[in-house]
Amino acid sequence: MAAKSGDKYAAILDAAQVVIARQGYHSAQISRIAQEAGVAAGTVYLYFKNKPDLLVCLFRERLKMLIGESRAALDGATEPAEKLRRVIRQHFVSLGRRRDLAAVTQIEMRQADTGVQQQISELMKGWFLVIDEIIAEGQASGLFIRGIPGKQIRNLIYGTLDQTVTAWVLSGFHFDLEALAEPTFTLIARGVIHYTEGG
Amino acid sequence: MAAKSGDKYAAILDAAQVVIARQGYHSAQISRIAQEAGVAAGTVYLYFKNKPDLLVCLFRERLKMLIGESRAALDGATEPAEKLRRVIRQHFVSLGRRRDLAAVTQIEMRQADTGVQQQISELMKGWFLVIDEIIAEGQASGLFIRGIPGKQIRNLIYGTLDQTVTAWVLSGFHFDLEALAEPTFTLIARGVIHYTEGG
Amino acid sequence: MAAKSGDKYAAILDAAQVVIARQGYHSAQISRIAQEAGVAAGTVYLYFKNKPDLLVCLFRERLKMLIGESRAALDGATEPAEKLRRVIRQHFVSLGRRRDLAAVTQIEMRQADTGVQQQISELMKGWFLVIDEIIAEGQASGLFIRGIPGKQIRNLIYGTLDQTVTAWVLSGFHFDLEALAEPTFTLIARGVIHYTEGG
Amino acid sequence: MAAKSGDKYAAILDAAQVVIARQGYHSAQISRIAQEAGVAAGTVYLYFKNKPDLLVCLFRERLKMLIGESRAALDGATEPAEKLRRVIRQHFVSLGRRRDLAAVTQIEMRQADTGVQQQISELMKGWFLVIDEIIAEGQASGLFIRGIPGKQIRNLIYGTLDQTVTAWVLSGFHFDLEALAEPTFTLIARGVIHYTEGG
DNA sequence: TATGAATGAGATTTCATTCAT
DNA sequence: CATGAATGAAATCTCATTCAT
Repeated sequence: MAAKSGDKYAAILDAAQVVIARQGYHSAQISRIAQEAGVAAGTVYLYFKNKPDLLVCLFRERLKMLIGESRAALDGATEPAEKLRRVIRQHFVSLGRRRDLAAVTQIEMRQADTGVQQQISELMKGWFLVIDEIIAEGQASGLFIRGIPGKQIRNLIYGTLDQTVTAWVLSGFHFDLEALAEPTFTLIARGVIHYTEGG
Repeated sequence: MAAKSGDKYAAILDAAQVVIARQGYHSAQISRIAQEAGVAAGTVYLYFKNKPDLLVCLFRERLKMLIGESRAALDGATEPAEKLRRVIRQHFVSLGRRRDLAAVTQIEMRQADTGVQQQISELMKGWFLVIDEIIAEGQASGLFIRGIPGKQIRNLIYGTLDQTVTAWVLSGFHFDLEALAEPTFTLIARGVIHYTEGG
Repeated sequence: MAAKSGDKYAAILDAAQVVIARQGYHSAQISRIAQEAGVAAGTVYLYFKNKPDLLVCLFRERLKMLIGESRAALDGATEPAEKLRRVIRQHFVSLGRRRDLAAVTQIEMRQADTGVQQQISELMKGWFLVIDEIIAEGQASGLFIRGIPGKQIRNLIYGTLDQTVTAWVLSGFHFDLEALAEPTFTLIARGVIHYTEGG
Repeated sequence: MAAKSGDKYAAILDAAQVVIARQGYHSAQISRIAQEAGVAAGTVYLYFKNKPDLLVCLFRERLKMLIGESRAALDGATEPAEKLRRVIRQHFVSLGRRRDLAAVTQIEMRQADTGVQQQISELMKGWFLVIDEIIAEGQASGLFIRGIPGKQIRNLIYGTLDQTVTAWVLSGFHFDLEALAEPTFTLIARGVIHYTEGG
């Protein structure tokens, strides 16, 4: 009964996130989600075309929020390095404070079938764009490494963030995700190998 | 009918990989896999406890092979940096030459439910160990960056490799994965930011 | 928005006929009929008890009209043979000029469930009465064949008309229904077999 | 539990006919049919693609039988008039001795949706062919009335038979259908109007 | 070992109907 | 009279698994 009546759309999305996080993707029946939202099962279909549509909408809504927070975190930053640092930090902050959401995005929704996955892939492009812009700016200014495709740099950055959050969820949230922001930035920025000066 | 008769265990695993790659995880019915393997559906249950067990066995078998190839690639290397380079290259080589397998590990099997995923997570530790040993050696020798937990370095390395292969599969194999080995090593080793000497 | 405002009862019936003809019986949802009539779904229930009631009312209304037209066509006829001829012609004229109605009565409404069908059967008795009266008169006067129950004569007449109109609808209205009136009368009147005089 | 095990296909069709006749078309759930056939619900889907397919198969099977009986009844008849007489009689005999089947074909299956109806229409052509052949022969030999399209003669014959059987079912089988064969033939053959010799 | 016919649990989705406004 | 958002019952179909042969 988490619903604020009058905003059933959001209530159903909230309920979906809670139920998926709690029971896992495959046990998240529409009837359970409706119950959690405090509405009848049929009501879900007044707001969403079908179950895949509900899941895609949930992902879109949350991703939009995450992207919004990331872009907001970039406000006032001018240096690409600083932007990279902030984007990394914000990613860990945004998900580190929303365990349900992290579990849903990192673990559960990956169990969705191909149709949903493809739509999710499309949506992810909006998130990649945030990183890509920083990379492009960094390479243009000569601060970021050149001679390597921006896409591969993005794979490094996104892959690292994604893997880190997944590990955090799988650990049962047993470490401090936000505390990893700075070391992760250092790693991504300076690399794994400690080249000595002049080396 | 991919089966070598007399080795039905392997035939069924081969068939599972083919069917999952071709039809996707959720359409990979036991009956279809059995047909591809040239056996009856019931026979599958003589070799595997149930469907999740079959999938976990498939993953274990293939991962064992990948780990074996990676360890073999390390033969004769003594420097941690060289080992890192070889492990990266071998990962791209091993999957770059097995599109079916790549599709299965990067895309399809991630749709498995939580029970299978947890067992897969356990198995992944064997793979992480290969990386972790290199990291430990690198940090001990002072070549790799210190002051950052080895686990996070592993997240960077594994996350980057994983994301790259996934992007390759999703692209429809439209770029040369092996060609990315060297740039990826450079990125991981030297970092994204181009510090000038003495910087 | 086919409705003449102020006469919602008729507007809803008109809308039902249009929607059933256009979308078929099973896709004719109350909400769709209401929309076509320019009223809210709930309003339908101010004029009709439930959906079966609406359908029965639609049929009753239209049948009443058809019977009225048939009886009107009999005006001025005195001979049973002429009456039979007129009734046949009028049936083809009445439905031949109302394709929507023909599709609804011959095809779509036959998909209604048993409850509705039984009520429709009751209503049909009013229509059978028109034929039965002609038959009774014809037999009494000695013009119509005797020794055969009037009911069976009615089955012949009604069955032929019904089957003809149904065939016309199923053909996509691809022949001239009215043109069949005279041959159909001849057939019904003289029979299939061409007895030679004195035969 | 009507099933002879080993012939589940026929058992399921038999069960479908029984259940539809007893409970009506819309209450004929697959689970009930399966129960009546003495099999599990899932078993039905080993023999039929889906529910519409089951219904079409039922109709096809029974129609095939009816057509077979009609053609058999024509054996040894040479005169078109005699053939017409036999076809009419056989229709009433075939359905008059199978009340369940008559209820299913005349009442219940007409409630099927458009997809099933269209397939049924196709199948009916096989039955019309039996009549059409007799008509063609009769017209060619000059015995049957000419100058009227064979199709319309068929509408008369089929419409009359169909309407008669339907009336019989709706009456609760309260009259002797077979006894109507001869009068019905007379009606169809000689017509409704009693032309006096030389008239 | 091997077969494959049979099982049966379980969830999405539709839409007639209601009722608070 | 009129609205239309919300309800909730109900049935098809899939497919992993079993077991008699």
